[in-house]
Amino acid sequence: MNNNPRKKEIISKAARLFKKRGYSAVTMRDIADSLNIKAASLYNHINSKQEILATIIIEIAEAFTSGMVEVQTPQLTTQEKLQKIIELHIDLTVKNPEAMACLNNDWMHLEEKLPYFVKMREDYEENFRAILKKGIAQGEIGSRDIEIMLFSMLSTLRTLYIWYTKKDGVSAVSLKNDLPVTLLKGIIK
Amino acid sequence: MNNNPRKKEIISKAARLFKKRGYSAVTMRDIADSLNIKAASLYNHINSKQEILATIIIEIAEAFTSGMVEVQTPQLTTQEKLQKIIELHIDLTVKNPEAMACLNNDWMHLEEKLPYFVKMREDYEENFRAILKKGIAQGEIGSRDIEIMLFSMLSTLRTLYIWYTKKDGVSAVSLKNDLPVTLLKGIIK
DNA sequence: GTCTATATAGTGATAGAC
DNA sequence: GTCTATCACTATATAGAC
Repeated sequence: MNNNPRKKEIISKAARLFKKRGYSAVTMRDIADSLNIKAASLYNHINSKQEILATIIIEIAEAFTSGMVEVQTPQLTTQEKLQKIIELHIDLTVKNPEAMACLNNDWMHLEEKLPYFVKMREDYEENFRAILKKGIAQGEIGSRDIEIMLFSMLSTLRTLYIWYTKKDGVSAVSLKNDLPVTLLKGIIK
Repeated sequence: MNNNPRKKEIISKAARLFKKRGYSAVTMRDIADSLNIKAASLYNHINSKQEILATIIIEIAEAFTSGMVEVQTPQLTTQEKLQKIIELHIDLTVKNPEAMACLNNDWMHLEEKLPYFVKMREDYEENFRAILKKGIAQGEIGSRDIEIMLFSMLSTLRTLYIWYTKKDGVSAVSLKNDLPVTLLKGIIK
């Protein structure tokens, strides 16, 4: 989509700052400082602060959208589908935890791209919900409140980036090993 | 602690705005507008924007700290302690979802009170961790990665406010009924 | 307790030299 | 591609009238 290397660098540095302090608290001067240039120079590569945010969020949101398409392979059991969703979140978080943070915390500051983003997020949740619903109908998963199961899984998966990037945080390997069983089978023996 | 009714009103309106757009994106004019007064008038009741944020966050953080003390009753089993932690989060979220949002999203914008807050949060997590560790040692809970169990539960509990305040969101009653079993026993039958 | 007016500093973004 | 200089606007906060 975009192979301008300087632009990529700007977006990458900006994402790190957005993750730490949030979009609104980061200034164009902060972003420029992190690249050792002046704020005005940024505008040779990007059009606006808003464009930086939209680029970060929309790219990873689209990765989730296409990931969900593959999850919905009809041959899979509910448990396999849920396993694949967990892996999708782990993979995208490990690949770009800064973008995950922006996706989670700064999506409401999107302007032009906001409706497009909100539609993708709603569709993602609706597909997730349908998988859980089918799982209950087929007796694979417990018949408890679907919304609670949905938000419980999604809350954990969406904030993975916090724990993955912590010092002494969890590794990608232990996540792949222990997160699915923790979410699917619970904590109590 | 503070029974000035106008000050409480300002803090309450500010919390609603902070929840929606975040501390940095909300201006003193926005807060004043929501009270139908001018920004300058706010300073007759509060000293600074920062004081508003600190008041919101520290009050609910202290509620979690004292809640955790009661959870640690030695007579309780691990499962009972975890049940009590879940109830604590549900109760405080239902009581003040706006403050929960600020606690989660805007704590890094605290200035003078930041070290005090961080200490409380670290102690809370450490106490939670100790409960899980003891549960594993006593064979009550599965011997998987403690950090993953900890962050899985905490992520869900800390973002409860999102789902509780959604239209068609989950009610306090279904949360108390189905959230503990979902977190402790998992989703798959 | 709220207002108008204002101080002071910072914001995103542009123009044009090098 | 980066710079200096600057614009137009907005931020938090204060002073003092009513």
